[in-house]
Amino acid sequence: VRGRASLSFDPIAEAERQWRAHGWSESAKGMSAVTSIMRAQQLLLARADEVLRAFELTFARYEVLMLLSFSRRGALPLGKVGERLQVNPASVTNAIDRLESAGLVTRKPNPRDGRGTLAAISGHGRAVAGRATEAMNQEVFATLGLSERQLGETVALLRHLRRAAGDFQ
Amino acid sequence: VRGRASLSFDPIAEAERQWRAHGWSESAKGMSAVTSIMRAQQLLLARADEVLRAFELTFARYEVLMLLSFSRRGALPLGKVGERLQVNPASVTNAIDRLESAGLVTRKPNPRDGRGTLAAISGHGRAVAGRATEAMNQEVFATLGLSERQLGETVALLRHLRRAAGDFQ
DNA sequence: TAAGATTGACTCTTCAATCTTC
DNA sequence: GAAGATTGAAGAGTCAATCTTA
Repeated sequence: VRGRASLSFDPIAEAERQWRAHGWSESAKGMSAVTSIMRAQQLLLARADEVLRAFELTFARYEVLMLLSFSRRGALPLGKVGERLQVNPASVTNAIDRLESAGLVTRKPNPRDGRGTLAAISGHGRAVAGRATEAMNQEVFATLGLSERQLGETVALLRHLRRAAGDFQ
Repeated sequence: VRGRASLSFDPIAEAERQWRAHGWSESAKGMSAVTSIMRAQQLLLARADEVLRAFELTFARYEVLMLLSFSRRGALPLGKVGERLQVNPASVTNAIDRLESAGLVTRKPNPRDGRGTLAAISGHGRAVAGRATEAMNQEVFATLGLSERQLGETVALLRHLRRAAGDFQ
């Protein structure tokens, strides 16, 4: 959790006002949007990590675990994991190291490529993923304070932004 | 930058489909929204840090510098900085350390509180902040790929989310 | 030569402990 | 004792270099 005290005003509205006051009106809304996304991410990540601490997971490792659990064979090449989650090869190695130490995942040589490694989710991994998801659904995903319609609009707007930034397609 | 390759499909839409297939429809849109925010933040942070590298700044330090430049006296207690940017005391210390090493900021004892320290922006700091903002406006804030109206909607939706999460008020 | 994965160095963030001053 | 700030240790991310296999 980054910082505790709740402010009595919206710091982003204040920053946008400053931006306009300095003659940067053309980029004021963009600045405001970027800062809003950064800040929302901080808050959500802190909340997610708090919920996941009980399962000795971080959000990054939770994402890996869910990706493996959704995969057809319960196993994926490490490179695929990085591609799907858009994380560094080094980060994938680190995440899989931790998950393996915790017994949630095992490494196997890739039978289709002698250079490659597969990460395979274990029975214990599936059990933990299930319980962690239950907690995440209840304490994070279903309690964001926005209506279903608002959530849909947020997703659609950010999809445009992500596509413009080259995230997919 | 986290991961390079662009996917041929939207991984978040895929995750939402999986969520519904597993009977978690009530939290599917929330999961989708949270993941969208996380991902958008990754992309934007990578882009911002890339632009700011030319000024030997990170986005975190850029935020500190702008906050100081907007302050009435060009100086703020470190605690205030942390409160406004919602970052840890330790992170503030680290950011100010770096900015001070770069000659963009100086530390002063707080005349109103013997325990406290003020961070004051230097002339060089103001110059760098100005050039960095010019670059950020052109290469990030004004080129997000969303219309002014869409940016406004994004800001409003995330403001609701941030307020519900206790960010302000 | 290129791709998959790992390692080490560096950065940033958080937490707990500490020091000084209120 | 509590608040402002700093320090050191641990977690996680990026980057560059390396090793193995295709």
